[in-house]
Amino acid sequence: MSTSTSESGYHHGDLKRALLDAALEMLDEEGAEGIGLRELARKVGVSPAAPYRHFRSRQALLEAVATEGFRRFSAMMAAKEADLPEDEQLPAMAEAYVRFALVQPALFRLMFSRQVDKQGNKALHNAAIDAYSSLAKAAAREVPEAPSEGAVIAWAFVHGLSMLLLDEQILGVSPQNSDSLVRNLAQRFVAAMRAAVALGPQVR
Amino acid sequence: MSTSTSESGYHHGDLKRALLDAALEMLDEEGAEGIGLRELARKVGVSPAAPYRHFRSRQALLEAVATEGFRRFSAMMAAKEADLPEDEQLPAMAEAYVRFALVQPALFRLMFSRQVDKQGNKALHNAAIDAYSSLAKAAAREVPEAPSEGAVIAWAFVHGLSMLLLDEQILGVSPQNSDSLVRNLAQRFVAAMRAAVALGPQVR
DNA sequence: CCAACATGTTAACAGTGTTCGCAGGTATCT
DNA sequence: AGATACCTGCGAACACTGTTAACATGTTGG
Repeated sequence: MSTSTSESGYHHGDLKRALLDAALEMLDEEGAEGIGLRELARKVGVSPAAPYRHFRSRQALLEAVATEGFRRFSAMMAAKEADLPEDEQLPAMAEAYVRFALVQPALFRLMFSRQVDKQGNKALHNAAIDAYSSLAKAAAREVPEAPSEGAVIAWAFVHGLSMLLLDEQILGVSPQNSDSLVRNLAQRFVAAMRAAVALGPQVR
Repeated sequence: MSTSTSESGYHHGDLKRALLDAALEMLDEEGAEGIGLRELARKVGVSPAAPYRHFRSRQALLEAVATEGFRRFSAMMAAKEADLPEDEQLPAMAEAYVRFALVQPALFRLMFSRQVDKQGNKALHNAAIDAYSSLAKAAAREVPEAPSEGAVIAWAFVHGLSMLLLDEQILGVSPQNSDSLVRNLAQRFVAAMRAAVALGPQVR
């Protein structure tokens, strides 16, 4: 009764897990492009061909890493959903979204890079959708007249802000001193969404 | 009087230009990762070492491509700025931003990827800032009370929307049928910003 | 015309992802 | 327990990549 995850002590113990851990560790040191199967195998103390018993290719390994990234990500978002009253969820999630990107930049980039194929990998695809759902629910609630549009707008904002901060594209703002800016922008953004709802169809 | 750009007919004619063109052509076929100096050299009909006379490394080549991408990008944005009245600029620029990303997905991704280093490449850095300025100006104008925050929020929104559409992350929306969605969202977003200004400090 | 220089070539090195055939440990069935 | 099948690792090899060095050629200016 064993399909994928190995449990007992084989030659190595649990190579699959060890490879994933090594990859996650190497990620934020060298970036995603720097992860090589050979180097990974070396780090774990195993031959260059060994990883292929657990991952069909380098891309498959990266997709597994990204999947785990999405799981952690959605766990964090779900926590906000569970712990906060409804009207505080959206700003808190927006902050959490950006913070995740800033704390694990390479992982975040990998999750949304073209190196992983969400269409072709069902586990990855589902994990990504899960991550979306908490934020989408909170945002949709704020815009009852057009919930799905509200969800997409909020998602686009937090995602774009994360990306721009990662690139250090915003002048004078580095991942270190970005905390207050993020809080400020998140509040302003939510205020704008609520203002649009309050004014209703008058604008436009 | 020749520093970088070659003009007259040497061995090849104008290899630098030819390499950049081949790279730009190959970009949207195979993606940015698929671009190799050797393959590029092959495509242009030249030896594997020849490109090194014009680019110090593969990364330098990619940065040159990205720089050209930013130039085209800011030319497009500047056109909107020149052709439209002030109150139509922001929505038009938002649409144009997203459209650029959808028409040249790989180029857009490269421009904001970690494969290019905007801090270490001055030409690239300046081109990126130029591209930002038109949009920032239009957005800042809409939020007189906090112009720089308004600019960043608008930029984050359009950038995030572009990225999510590229990933086909938004359910049921493909780059083909995204036109009306983009227009809809852009208008809603601008309306929200204006609503926030209209309501002033009441909200929050 | 000739020296200096820009541009291209060939050959090589180190490194990569990936596959193949083989060997040893582990689990299963009688 | 013993034989059998399987899971997991190893070593060697292939085709590829970026990059460098030494050399050849065309182009240009004095």
